[in-house]
Amino acid sequence: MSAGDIAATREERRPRGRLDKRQAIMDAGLRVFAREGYERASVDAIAAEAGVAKPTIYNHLGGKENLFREVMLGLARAANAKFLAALESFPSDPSGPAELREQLLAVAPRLVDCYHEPESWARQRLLYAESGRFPDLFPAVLAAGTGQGLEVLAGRLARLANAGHLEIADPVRAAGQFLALLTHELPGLSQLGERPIGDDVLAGVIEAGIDTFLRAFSPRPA
Amino acid sequence: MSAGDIAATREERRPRGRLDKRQAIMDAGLRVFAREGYERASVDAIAAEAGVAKPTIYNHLGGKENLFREVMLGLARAANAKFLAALESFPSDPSGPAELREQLLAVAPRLVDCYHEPESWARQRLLYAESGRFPDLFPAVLAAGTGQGLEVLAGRLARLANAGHLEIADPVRAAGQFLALLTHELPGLSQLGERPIGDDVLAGVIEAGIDTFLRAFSPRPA
Amino acid sequence: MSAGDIAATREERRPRGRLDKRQAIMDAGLRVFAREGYERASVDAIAAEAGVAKPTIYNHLGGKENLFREVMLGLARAANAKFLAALESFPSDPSGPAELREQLLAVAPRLVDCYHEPESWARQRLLYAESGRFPDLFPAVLAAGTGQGLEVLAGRLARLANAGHLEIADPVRAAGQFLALLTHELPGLSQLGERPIGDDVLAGVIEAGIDTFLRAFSPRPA
Amino acid sequence: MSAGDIAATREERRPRGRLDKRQAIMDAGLRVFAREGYERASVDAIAAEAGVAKPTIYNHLGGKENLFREVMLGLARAANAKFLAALESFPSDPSGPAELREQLLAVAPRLVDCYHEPESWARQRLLYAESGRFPDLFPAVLAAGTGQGLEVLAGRLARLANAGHLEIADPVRAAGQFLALLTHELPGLSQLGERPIGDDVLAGVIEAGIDTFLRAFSPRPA
DNA sequence: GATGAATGAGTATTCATTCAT
DNA sequence: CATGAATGAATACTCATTCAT
Repeated sequence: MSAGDIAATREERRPRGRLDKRQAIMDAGLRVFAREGYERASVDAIAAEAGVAKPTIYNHLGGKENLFREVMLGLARAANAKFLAALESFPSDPSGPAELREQLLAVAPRLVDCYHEPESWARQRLLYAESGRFPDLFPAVLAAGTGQGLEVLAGRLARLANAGHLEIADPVRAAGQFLALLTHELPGLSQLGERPIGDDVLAGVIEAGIDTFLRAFSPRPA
Repeated sequence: MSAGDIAATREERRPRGRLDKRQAIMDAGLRVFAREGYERASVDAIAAEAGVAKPTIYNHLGGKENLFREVMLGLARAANAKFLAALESFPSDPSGPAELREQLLAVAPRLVDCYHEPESWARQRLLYAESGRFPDLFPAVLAAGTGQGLEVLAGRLARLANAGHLEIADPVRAAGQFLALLTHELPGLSQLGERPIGDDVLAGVIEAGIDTFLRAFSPRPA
Repeated sequence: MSAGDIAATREERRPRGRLDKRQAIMDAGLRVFAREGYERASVDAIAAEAGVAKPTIYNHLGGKENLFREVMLGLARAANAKFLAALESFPSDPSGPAELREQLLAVAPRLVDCYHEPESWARQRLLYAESGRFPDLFPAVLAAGTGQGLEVLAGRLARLANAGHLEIADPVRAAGQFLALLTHELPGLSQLGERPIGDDVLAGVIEAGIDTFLRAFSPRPA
Repeated sequence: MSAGDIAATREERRPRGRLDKRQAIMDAGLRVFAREGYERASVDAIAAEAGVAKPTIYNHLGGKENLFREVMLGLARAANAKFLAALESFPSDPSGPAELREQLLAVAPRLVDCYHEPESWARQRLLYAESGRFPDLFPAVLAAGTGQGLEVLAGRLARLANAGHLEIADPVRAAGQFLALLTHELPGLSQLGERPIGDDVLAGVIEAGIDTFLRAFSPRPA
């Protein structure tokens, strides 16, 4: 989707086949990179999985390094889009603390899901793995991905603070703490995404995170 | 000591004796793995950096895979030791909330340092990068490393709760949240360890984390 | 033919086209295997002798083991063809014992030559050397090579027996004995193919073998 | 045995352990060489199988090449001894053709056994395999082994010819033909020693060989 | 534009041999 | 004398990349 759109804006009048191939290559690249890591992923394997010949990858994407960058940016954009979509209807002017908690309990699983889907683990792991070799990747992925979401979330929290529902000094930092409270157990529980987490376990983690957050940021009686 | 001296007298004439080649190899392995990642790290490079011949690596450690495992477990053990050392004198029976905050402000930088030193970044990144290829690594490293520290920290928090200084339902989870609040900004601020973080910035992060933690877990007035 | 010409025109400019690289590799493989044995033969040496790059060998033949198998089967097929060709015009209905002897003296050197040419020694020695490592090789080479020839020869001897020129109970066994009588001295005389055998010596061996065979299998007077 | 004797003549007054080790190494060498071939046989494996440290092999036998030569010569000598022992009581002045045939039928299996025991196959295969690398090996093994036996057998046949039991022009050649008739099917039947041959099959081969030999070399009626 | 074929560079691993003890 | 430890050299194989079609 997102990668398709991006390509479309660049080459709108191209025959359909070209775009399909580019997208097929990027999809295959993601799968193979996620499965094998950057170094172990062979261009041969990606070409086979994409159903194209090897030189086609070089024609379309210029080589392994650039393909990797494109794949990572695609992942970041997709993750950001999903994160923003999850935030879309949050918050909707809660009447009091109980309703705020309800709204947090409703939105949090969708946010957590952004960190727990396979693409997120792949992005995270490849980012950790290859930041040394691709020093520009981390900032770029942050800018195209999680970074934006964090700021939008900060805005929503600020809105709640302005309405008197929360007491927040630094909304961006609070947003980060909120996400940290929601997600900090995920790596351990899922073994970096290699095992599913039981729904009840996940719900418990989320509820505990929200409660800690609310205890910390609810307005204090004077 | 004596072994070191003996080796030294031997080294003067011919650098072939056995010495602590094993340790030299593991040190070099850590450096090269951290710098290049597992796949890109060549046994040649490790041998060169350790100052030994390549077969010596195979004699002592059996091959690249096992060397990697040993390096990672070594990192985990060292990190655990450092973490436990940081916790040693915490808490020391605070008289009230202000002193508790002081003690937290004192211990937190030492804990955060465990997550921000180069070895920790290397361990983290290699773990993320290679958990697919070494599925047993993540649990093993957790067991030998951070996992223990977390439980010990939980015990300390439980002690504070028993003394009435904190209100904690699930100490292990609270310990995780505490560490998450302290460390969640580190990856972004340091670009996964590739840039130093200013002391003041770090202090701000730590203080914010502690304050959020205290607001969330301080006993409420009845 | 035409392919050869085309390739030639290409070769003039750049030796990279595909041509009969496969055949060149197999020829070089035979030479190097024969010279060095399977283990000592290095793929590097074969590639150099074939005038191709090493990976080309892997592209065309999949690896050292398979190349060896192909070389051996090629040798077996070629030897079989030569053996059958030698037998083609034997026997041609001899009028009596003297003419039968003439015909045997005529065909025998061509048969013996099948056992004394360099390719035969190479095949034999590699087969003996590597039958442990390639247990399926001996039966395969036998089936594609000498085995067939033996049966055809047996048929020709049976024809002579039917015509009353020989007295043969078991033609296949008699064929084997015939070949054994012709060839049993070859390994010793030629030091397993490493030295030429004088023509007169060879002729003596052949004549002695034929005479023994004829004395054993000529019809007895009632 | 034989190898032990030889060593004894060289180092009669050495302590027993030294000879034992040398013999253990040679035994292990034979096993490993036979199993793996010369190139694939590692000195490590031989040392392990002999229960000694690697340098001990170099002390006692000077290296892999020389060990191989010694092993091969030992095999040849042992084979020769066995062959001569088999011939010891042959022939014992037969009264007529029938008794001659009996005596041949009695001695032939013992001779054939010399070609069909595992050590013989090992010797044969290693000789074929490594004659290129050890050009002096084939003549040396022949001289120490089969060559002698052939000449002795020739003498026995000559004795029979002198007594009028056989008609032999060239005894050495006849001896070779005799052995060839007895053994030519062994490689095919046993797949170069990798499969056992049924007793009945072997008896049939032997009988057929003897009968052909006798038909060829029995005195003709004038 | 897509491809089959080819390649130069680089990988982990093993081996025969030799010191120093 | 026997050994544990070390090494230089060599091996099979793989990969990202690029021609020529």
